[in-house]
Parts: sequence; C-alpha cells; structure tokens
Amino acid sequence: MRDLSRASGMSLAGLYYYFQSKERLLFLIQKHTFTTIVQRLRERLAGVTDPEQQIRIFILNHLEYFLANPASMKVLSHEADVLKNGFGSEIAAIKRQYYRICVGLLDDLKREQGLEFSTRIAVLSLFGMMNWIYTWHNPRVDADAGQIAQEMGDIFLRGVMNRGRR
Amino acid sequence: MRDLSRASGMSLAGLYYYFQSKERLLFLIQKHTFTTIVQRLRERLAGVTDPEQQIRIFILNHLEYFLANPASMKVLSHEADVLKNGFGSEIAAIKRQYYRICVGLLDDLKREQGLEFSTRIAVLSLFGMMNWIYTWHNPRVDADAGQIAQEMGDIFLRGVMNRGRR
DNA sequence: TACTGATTCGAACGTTCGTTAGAATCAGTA
DNA sequence: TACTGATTCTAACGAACGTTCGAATCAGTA
Repeated sequence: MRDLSRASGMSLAGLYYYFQSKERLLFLIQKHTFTTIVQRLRERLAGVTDPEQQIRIFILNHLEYFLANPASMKVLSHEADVLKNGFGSEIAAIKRQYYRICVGLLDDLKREQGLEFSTRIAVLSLFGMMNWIYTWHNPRVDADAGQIAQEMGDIFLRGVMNRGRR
Repeated sequence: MRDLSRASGMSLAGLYYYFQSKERLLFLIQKHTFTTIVQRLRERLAGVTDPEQQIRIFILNHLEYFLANPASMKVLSHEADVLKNGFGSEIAAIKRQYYRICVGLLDDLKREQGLEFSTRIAVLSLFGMMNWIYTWHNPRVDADAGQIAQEMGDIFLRGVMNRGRR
C-alpha cells in the first residue's frame, strides 16, 4: 500500500478513503481485468463460426492483453489464489467462465473434425503456454502478440488436430 | 521462518544455527531442486538417441518431479526471481543449463526431420505447458505424470512436427 | 568430576506492514 | 459569510516479519 501511495501521489491514508482494504483493492483490480478480457473476447468471437479461427482469436485476445499489461499480469498470475472466501469465489467464477468458453471452442473443433483427446488437458496446456509468457517475454527481443499468437496457435492447433497420424 | 520452525519442530533461533538467512535457505532449496532435476534428466537421456524419444523423456522427467513435489514446485515457481545478485545468478545458471538441454533436443529434432520453427518460442511454450500444472493438477481428479506427459507430448510433438500440412 | 564445543532455546531487537483516528483543507450552498 | 459534506493528510497503532543475543543443555573427553 505504501508503494501504491508513492506511485499514485496520494497519501497512504488517502487510499483507504477509496478502497476499504488492500484485499478489496486487489479484488477490484482482478475483477476489472478478467471481466475486460472476457468481454473483449466475446466481441471478437461474435460473427466468427469456424472453430479453428475462433481458437486463434482466443489466443490472440489473451496474448494481446498479457503483453499490453505485463506488470499487471505478472502480479495477477502471482496473486491468483490469495483472495479470501467471498472475493475469491467471485473471481473464480469469472475465471471459470473464461475457461468454459475455451472448452466450448475446443469441443466444437472436436465435433467438427471428429477428433479425440482430453479437452481438459488441452485447454490447461494452452493456458500454460499463454500464461507462462510473463516469465520470459522481452519486448526488445521477442516478437509482438500477433506473431507469438500465430506460432503458439500453430503448435497448439496442429498438436490437437492431425490425430491418428504416425 | 516461523512457519518452518513450527513445521520442523525446531525453534526459530535454531534454524539460524543451520542457515545463515532466509534467503540463503531458499537458495539452497532451489539449488538442490534444480540440480536434482537436471541430474536425473541426464541419467535418463543417456543411451537414447532418437530426438523425439528424448523430448518425451524430458517431459516425463519434468512432470514426474513436479507432481511428486507439488507444494515445493508451487513455491519455487512463485519465488523464481526473488534471490539477490549472487544467489540469483547461480540459480539462473542452472536453469539456463536446463533450458539449453531442451533447446538442444529440439534443434536435433529440427535437423533430423528438416523442420522449420522458432526453437525459443517452442521451448518456452513447452515449459509453460509443464510448469503451469501446479495451478490446476488435482491428484484426485487428474491422471498421473506418465499419462499427462503422454498427452502433452502428443500435443507438443505433433504441434512442432507435421509442418507444411493444410 | 571438570571442561569444551556443538546444539538448542526463550526472549527480545528493529523494521515493515495493513489499517485507522482525528485534524486540516477544499468546493459548493444557503 | 457560515456551514456542510467530501476529500486529503500527518501521525500513529498493533501485528508480523527476519534476525540476533545470551543463556541453557547436551555429548564427548580428560
């Protein structure tokens, strides 16, 4: 809180005029972030019907937000499970929504292409690929969100499709 | 440190008889963990020459250790970058070694099969898939390391091979 | 037994943290 | 002008933290 006070220019006590507690402030930040990501995703998915294209949009949407707000996403990834009961479950609900959207897209793909694999493992592997980026992405060395989304999308989609070969 | 004191049954001050500081203790734990993982990997890779098989071994070795020590790996993933100068760089060196082994295996695979993709993105995507597991794996619901290694290996290897299709 | 070094501990130290009481200041209204 | 509610601040409180001091205990040796 003292860091936030210094960074925002408001006194330490002043922060508590606007936010009831440190935990509630973190809750509001998390809620705002995850709600925004889900909302943008819904806008971008509307009108697209090809499951493969939809999954590419999912990946791009996710990575664009992560790379546009690297410091925030680092904190949110670290503080994922620290919120107590009420706060925690509301955030968990939004995340579950987001997770379910991805499960839905993958199930569509499976149905359309007659594929056979564990949706759960696939979705969580994809989340891992995308979320881990906060530990390594260096904007001076690495490509931008669009290119990385392309490459991760290639790996993931080819990995999950093309079944039965070899 | 008070938690460790309680859990170990030794007094708080007693811990400081064996470990110079909290940071040095974390350093020793990290060093031991990562050294062990690298050493086991080297043993398992010896004698195997097929790059695809080697990558499968890499994944299995990594996941087995993670799922056998979930609490430790959660902490180590969280505290990845908190060690100061000297401590930090020694750990970073071990991790770089580990990273380079994986890069080597992938480069072998590319050479053998004439593939074309960014090794860096591929390796870091693979690490993401594997490391993220500490956030979701539930031993009462999810499969064991062997099966998950199989499924992640399928996704990753198919994703990175089979290039030029579609 | 007396002595020594290794081990373990209770009790504190100084610092940082989340939070709050209460006073000061400001903007708008009567 | 006097008053009110909203805003902002200084200064502290109590708890938790990493660490250390100095005393107690133990095992082995002479």
